Amino acid sequence: MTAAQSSPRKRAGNGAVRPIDAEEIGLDALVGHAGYAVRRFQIWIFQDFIRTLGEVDIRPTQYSVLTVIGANPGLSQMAVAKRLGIERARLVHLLDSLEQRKLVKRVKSKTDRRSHALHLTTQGETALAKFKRLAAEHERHVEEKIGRDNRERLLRILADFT
Amino acid sequence: MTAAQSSPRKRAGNGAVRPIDAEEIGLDALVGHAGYAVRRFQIWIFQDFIRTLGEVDIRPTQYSVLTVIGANPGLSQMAVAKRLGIERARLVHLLDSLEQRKLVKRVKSKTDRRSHALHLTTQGETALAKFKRLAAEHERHVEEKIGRDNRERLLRILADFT
DNA sequence: GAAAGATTGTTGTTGACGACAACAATTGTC
DNA sequence: GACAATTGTTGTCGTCAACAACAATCTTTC
Repeated sequence: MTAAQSSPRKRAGNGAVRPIDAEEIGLDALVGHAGYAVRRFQIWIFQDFIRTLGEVDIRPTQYSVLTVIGANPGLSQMAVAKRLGIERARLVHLLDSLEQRKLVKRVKSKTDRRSHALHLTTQGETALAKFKRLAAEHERHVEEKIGRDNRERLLRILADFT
Repeated sequence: MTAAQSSPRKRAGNGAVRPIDAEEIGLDALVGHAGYAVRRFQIWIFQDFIRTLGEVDIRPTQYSVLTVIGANPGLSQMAVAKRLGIERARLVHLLDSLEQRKLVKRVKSKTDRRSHALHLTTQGETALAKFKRLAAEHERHVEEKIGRDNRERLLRILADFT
């Protein structure tokens, strides 16, 4: 219907590959899809996050888990998993790793002997403080990339997904 | 510095897990991170895309490859991979699958015997037309989810990442 | 024009991640 | 007390990004 129909670059009948000047390849219908842009952006963000927090070896998912536990000590694994949209099966491994690194501890609950109460260790709290500083630095990179008000617009638009 | 510091819900000293009323768990610093919202949103989008194009069994990455080839017949695998930000190693498997389904064909290039010129089959072209209709339907779901102007704002903000 | 270097497609490995299924221990319900 | 539901755990499967290595084939350089 719209201009998305596009025109094939060059009906190269039977495979005549002309060098194709670098980056002028049409995306056609893709430019109208929010998902495509969001995906590429998300990849960029994660790469920058991983690089910026590289010195402390913390990935986005780990950071989100630590942050939530830090702000809500005593949560069960189910509660954390549900809140962050992580499979509880996956959270098990994440916590195994974080517990090995002495950042988190699983305390056996006495009110419900099935569940664990999650807490940061003392070491975990000071570490998280540093992670947050680095994460803030990462966030500044995002600002530089898309612009200050665009970042805030974005946060407002996607507020329901947090 | 800001209000992001948050206050721990309840110093539950030694693991007293109080039921925690459903979804009122604080995200603390996470709410200020664009990456978190973008990630959750991207997961939602992909799930809807996969569900909406479920009847034709086409996933987002496959759709992007088909679209680019359709709009630029004769491209090499390198060109497609670079344009879409896909590893060329990964594109190999994607094309294997699409070629098995008779949607795409690899034509040996005569100007550069290392590379393949990628084309849609006739079947591939009619199939892609249907995929595009379904993808447009998916896009309407996005509109319903975040609102019409928010979607357009989003596309504008992230235009550089396409 | 031959040697050295770069590119293209391919194969394989690794690790993070989402989605499921199954299970034991425990709790809640009737 | 029997039966269903929940919690943490283990395991499998498929997608995906990131590398590394390789053979075949250009391209550069002397």
